[in-house]
Amino acid sequence: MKSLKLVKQEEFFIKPTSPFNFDATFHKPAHFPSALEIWKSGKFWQGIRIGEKLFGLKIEDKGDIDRPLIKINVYCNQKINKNTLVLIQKEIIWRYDLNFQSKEFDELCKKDKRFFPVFQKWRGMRNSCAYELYGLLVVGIVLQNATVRRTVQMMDALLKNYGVELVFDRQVIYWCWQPKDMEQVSEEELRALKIGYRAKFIKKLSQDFVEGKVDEFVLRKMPKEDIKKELTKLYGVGPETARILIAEAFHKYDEFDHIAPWQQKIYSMLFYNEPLVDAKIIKEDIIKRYGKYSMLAVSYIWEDIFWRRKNEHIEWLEKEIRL
DNA sequence: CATCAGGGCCCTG
DNA sequence: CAGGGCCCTGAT
Repeated sequence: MKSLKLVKQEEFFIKPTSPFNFDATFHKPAHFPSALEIWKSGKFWQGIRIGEKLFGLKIEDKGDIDRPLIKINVYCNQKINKNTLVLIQKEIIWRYDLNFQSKEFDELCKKDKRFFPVFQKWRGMRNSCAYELYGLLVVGIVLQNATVRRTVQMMDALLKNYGVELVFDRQVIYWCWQPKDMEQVSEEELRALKIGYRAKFIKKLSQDFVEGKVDEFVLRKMPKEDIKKELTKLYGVGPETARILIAEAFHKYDEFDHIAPWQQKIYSMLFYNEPLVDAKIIKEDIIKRYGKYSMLAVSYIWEDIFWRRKNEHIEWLEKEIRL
């Protein structure tokens, strides 16, 4: 495995739109734990790739909900040019949706008596994704048809073999390989990492990226339905994986078409306090209530229960999570 | 020990 | 468009 020692080169600040909640945006307790990022209250470490070059980022909360400000330290093994620095800044703004205009959504929250306390508690949370599109697709693939533990095993095995270790600011994290790195790797070699039939998905997916069949930056400018169409064309990407990407990487907050069976059970308890409500009913109720902010609103309620899980035992949830 | 479903997707009929 | 098969793992 490749390992890079990076030293601090630059720092800059970004002012997110207000209100902005740092911890709720940078840490998603509902996500599986990965070696790709480290979060501590008010601090976050991750890698980022611009072109061929890898950087380490330390992102810190330097403001508050109503006067948000974040500081970014950039680590690298050589000097960074201005242009690259601008690209890094743009990427951070995109990936954490730092320019989101929340006025409409805030109004919507106020009208929802039942969940207003939840929206209030996490006010300023954004749907976000630390990774580039390819990286999130790989994550999406190892999530498929697997329990959390197995997902973690598969992701760790992949990172250990093909990822890059980044050492900076007394932290060690990993970052994803590039699509072209998979060209020399055979399906059999991937299967030896016990990722099963997903080996084929990763091979084909990487090939599609190498051939330029997907361009993250083009997709970002497309309407939701087109993004979905393009993503679903990729071998191994179906409705659920596309939904994750659209909500988290493309910040389309109205996306609420697909409910996986395990999510249906959790939604049923959260919204109806019943073990199993028809998925169609859940969908209709949510869309009626939250409209074009359906996915964002549900994220607040969804993440809230996982934040709570950190400190309290929630019996019905433990049953559904299945480690 | 064997069997089975799981935080989907592809392919077939 | 419904249903079988897929990799592996832990639960039963």
